[in-house]
Amino acid sequence: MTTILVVDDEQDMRKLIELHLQKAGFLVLQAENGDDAIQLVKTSKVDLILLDVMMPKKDGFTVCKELREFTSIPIIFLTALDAKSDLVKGLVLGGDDYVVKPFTAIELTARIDAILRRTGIQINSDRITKGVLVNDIAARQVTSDGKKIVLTLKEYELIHLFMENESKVYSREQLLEKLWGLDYEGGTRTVDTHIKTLRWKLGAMAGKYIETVWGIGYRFEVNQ
Amino acid sequence: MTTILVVDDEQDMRKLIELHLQKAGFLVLQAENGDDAIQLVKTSKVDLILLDVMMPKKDGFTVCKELREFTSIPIIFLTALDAKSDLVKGLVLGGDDYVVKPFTAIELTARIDAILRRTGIQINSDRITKGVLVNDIAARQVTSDGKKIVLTLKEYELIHLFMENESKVYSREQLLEKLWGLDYEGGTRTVDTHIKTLRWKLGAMAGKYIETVWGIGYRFEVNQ
DNA sequence: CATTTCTTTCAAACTTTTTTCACATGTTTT
DNA sequence: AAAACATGTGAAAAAAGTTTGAAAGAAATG
Repeated sequence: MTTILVVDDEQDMRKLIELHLQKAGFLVLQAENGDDAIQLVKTSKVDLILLDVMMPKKDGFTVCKELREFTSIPIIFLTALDAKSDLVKGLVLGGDDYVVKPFTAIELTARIDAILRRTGIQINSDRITKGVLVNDIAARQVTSDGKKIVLTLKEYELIHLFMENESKVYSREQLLEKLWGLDYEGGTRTVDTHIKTLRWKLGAMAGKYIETVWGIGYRFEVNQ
Repeated sequence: MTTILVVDDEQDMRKLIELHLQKAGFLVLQAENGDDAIQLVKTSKVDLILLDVMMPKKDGFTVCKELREFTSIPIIFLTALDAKSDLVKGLVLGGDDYVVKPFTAIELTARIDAILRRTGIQINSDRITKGVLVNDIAARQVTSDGKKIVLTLKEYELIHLFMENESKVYSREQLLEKLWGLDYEGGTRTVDTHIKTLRWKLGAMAGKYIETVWGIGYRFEVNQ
């Protein structure tokens, strides 16, 4: 299901858009300011963002800039400014677009459909979220607190198994059997080395999610 | 670990349910109204929802309807209405269930277990519950009164054996043979030291479950 | 086929757990 | 009540398991 995040300081506007989008079959999340929006994008599955330009605390363009530091989710600006304004033109880059207020429901969904078609691929991917970690399964891409983590094959398979089976303890032998296959001949210390690298790559926070179970193996758990 | 979201406008009721569920080994999230609940479900891992029907802002049925637009997480309604009421009957659909207030802790956990079994997911990793102690076997994790107890290998194996065999008396020699193996060479007083640490870690209440049987060995028993 | 990236091995440093031991405390027997 | 025996406890030694950095070996890439 496609998730759209609506960012606008006016509740009525958010509610109105939500109504339209839900009728059009989208899942809708809301945020009333830029910071909440950024937090939501980091912790939830969001496929597209509708971003109001004129907001009191932080304007839409600034929010966009901050979002672009860690994600390439398509953004559609909602603006009362003239569509031909240089300001809008200048800032609407990449796969993004804009809609001028007031707009009709048809106009809005048309833009959304266009942009989703254009960006096409990665939209309908399932995700597993555990704490600050998000695992985009189709993309085989993990982010920690919004930051992309570049993982090798074995590292990804490890974190994926862990995220699918939170709390469960795996011995080194079990991990080797599950991820390397029954015919693996090497030593069990290989697992340790991958765990080491994984913890380092996941960063100070998420690295701690991988716990050592002394004398047994490892367990993935988000501290509650 | 299985996460249950409790949605109720009364804090006391939420607290009470939380207490019971933690004792039963669940992880508990709370929301005091429907919108917060929906937000939580969207952003956190929730395996089951306990949803109060009578709430001031938005009643439970409406919340359920909204939840059902994007998730199929099982819902158990908490209601003061008569179980035979058409309203309840009509609205409790699919895999859902209801519990009539006031309800006992046993009634509640029975419904939860039933629904988790019914929906079948691997949520229910096996557990042994004895008094305030819950042993999550797959996670090799014991909680005492809802609090995590960090145990070493031998300590866990000891408490696990005891919880699987309540009331049975084990001599030090038997424990050494079962947990250390037939080839163990050391002295039997090692067991005493582990029992000491275990009692201490389990806390004032659960520590007393491990009884000394004079001249014989030890026994695990919840009674008294 | 040279280069880069990923995986595995290894051993020393380090951390945690397990065991031992000596004495304190408690229970039973004489 | 004293002696004999069994368990409780804290500290320290011994053992076991883990982390880590470096480097060799494999595999993928262009």
